[in-house]
This record gives sequence, structure tokens and C-alpha cells, in this order.
Amino acid sequence: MPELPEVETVVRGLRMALPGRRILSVRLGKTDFIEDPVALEQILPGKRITGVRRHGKFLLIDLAPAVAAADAGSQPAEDTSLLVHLGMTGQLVTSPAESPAPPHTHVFVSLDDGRELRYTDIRRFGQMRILANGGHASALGKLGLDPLEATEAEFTSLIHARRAHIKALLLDQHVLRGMGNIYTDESLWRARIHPRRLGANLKPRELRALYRAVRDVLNEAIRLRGSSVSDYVDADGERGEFQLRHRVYQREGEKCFRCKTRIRRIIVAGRSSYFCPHCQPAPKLKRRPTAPRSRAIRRKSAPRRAR
DNA sequence: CTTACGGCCTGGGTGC
DNA sequence: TGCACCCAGGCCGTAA
Repeated sequence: MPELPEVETVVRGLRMALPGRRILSVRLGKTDFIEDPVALEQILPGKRITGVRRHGKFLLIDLAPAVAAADAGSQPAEDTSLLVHLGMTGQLVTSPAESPAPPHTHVFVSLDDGRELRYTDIRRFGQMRILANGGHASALGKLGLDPLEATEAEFTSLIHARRAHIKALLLDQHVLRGMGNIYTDESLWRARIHPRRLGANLKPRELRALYRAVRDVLNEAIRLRGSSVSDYVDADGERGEFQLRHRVYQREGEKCFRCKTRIRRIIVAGRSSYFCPHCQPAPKLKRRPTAPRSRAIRRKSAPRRAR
């Protein structure tokens, strides 16, 4: 699932292929994930691609008004961009125009070098829209800080003021932009913090460890070109390798790399959360109405409930 | 203000 | 072999 490192990898790949290219035409399949399909078809053809950027998990393809054709006193070049979110299963790949497209490919953008930029998305949780003047701010302005750009002081202040589960805070794109379930769990494991700890209860040294862990995990994942756990591929259709370095994500029942304790899975903030119960001790239970102390005798076979 | 939860969507795995 | 069901989890809208 594309999170910050995966989107960053796609962006870097597209930067090799897109800037300088002119868009010839657009062909659409299913369009229910596109905000305004007609606008896409009308605005893109003729535009020249000037750059590719990442903002959190969003990807922006910047566009200029074709050539300097309107040299007769044109308007101050409007800033138009194609905004893409890959959702869960989105892929943005450039291919030779004549090569067969994989199933579930719904956007075909033909370029002036004989290649084609294609958007493939099995589940269509992604989104695509045209941003014109001012649209950038309204679409992206509410997102939080980029975890790789935030200073430790900024990071600390974002977390320390909040009484939500740290897992939820790291996932909240309005707090930090770019983290998803994989990198949240991996960062918490590295920092030895239980996903149900509250942000406000983290000690200064824990906040420092978490800040470092987030940066280290994200940077290493970018270096390995992302995690390919389901459908993720980069702009050339290649898989990443960081899934080979996962320490907790999707490792329920396997041994912790630090202490050999079995990794557990619980639901926090509505998401599967993998952690080591020994390295990441649970917070003190919120006082419940006289919880009977020792009743842990019901630990029978506990069959690994296969779903 | 906060957090919780359902809905969207498809394919792969599992149980019967 | 077939088939119903659960689950993955991005984000958003709505409820509490």
C-alpha cells in the first residue's frame, strides 16, 4: 500500500520520464475515482509536463500551457497540476504505448515520446483531479508536516499536546503527512512504544526515540524503494524491497527480532496493529470498575483463529 | 473540540 | 469443486 516511501519512489521514477514531455491525448476507463473526468480530458491534451512532486501521499504532476504559443501577451502562466492519490492499490507507470496494459487500467495519457503514462487501480480507492489556480492550497493545505522535514521540536509539540493513541496520531494526515499502517507500526517497534500509548503520556526520551525511528524507517524504506506487500510497484513497474525488512508488520505469531517474543496483533484506531508485547509494554489500563485481578485461567487451547 | 465507525472497492485466503 | 464470507486499509462523512 503506497505510503510516503512508495509515493516518493514513484515520484523519483516519474521525474526520469515525464518532465519536458507534452501530453498528446487522454483516454479513460472507469472514472468514479476522478473528481471531474471531463476536465481531465479537456485540460490535459497539449499541456507540457514541467515537474513531479510529492506532498504527503499525494503526487503532483505540474503542467504548463503547451509551448509559448500564446506569446502574444499571455496571462501569467497559471499553475495547473494533476493531483493523484494512489489509495490502496494504485499504480502510476510509464510504458511504451504499444505494450499491453494490465487489467484495471483506467487512465491512459499518451506522451510525445511514444510512451504512455498509465494509472492502474484494482480497487479504485485512489483519486485523481485537476488543480488549477488556488486549488493547490485548498486541496493540500490542511495536511500536517512532512515527517522528514519536521524538526524534533515540531514533532514533539505535535504529539505531546494530544491525548489520542500514538498510533492514531501517526496515521492522522492532518498531524503528519505520509505515514500509513506499515511505517507506523515499524516506527513504534523501533522506538519501543506501544501503539495504545497516549501522545501526551510519552516521555521526552520516548518522543526523541520515536522521532528518530520515524525518520530512520522512512529513509531506509525510500532507499529500498518501498514495501511491496500487495500491488505496489514503482514508476517502472518494479517491486520494492523494504517488505523484507519489516520487523512487525504482518508478522503476527512470529518472533520479535529483538527478544524472540511472539508478535501480536490488536486493533488500534480501527487498524490492525502489530507490536512486540515485551519490547513495547502496554500502558496502564484505564481504571475499570474493579477488574478482578487474577482470572487469567481461561487460557485454554486458544486456537489461532483462522479467518 | 475529540474519537469511533461505516462505506467505498476488489482479490485472495479460508472454511464448509 | 464451488461458494459465502472475511479481511486488507487509504480517506471521507457522519454520529456520539
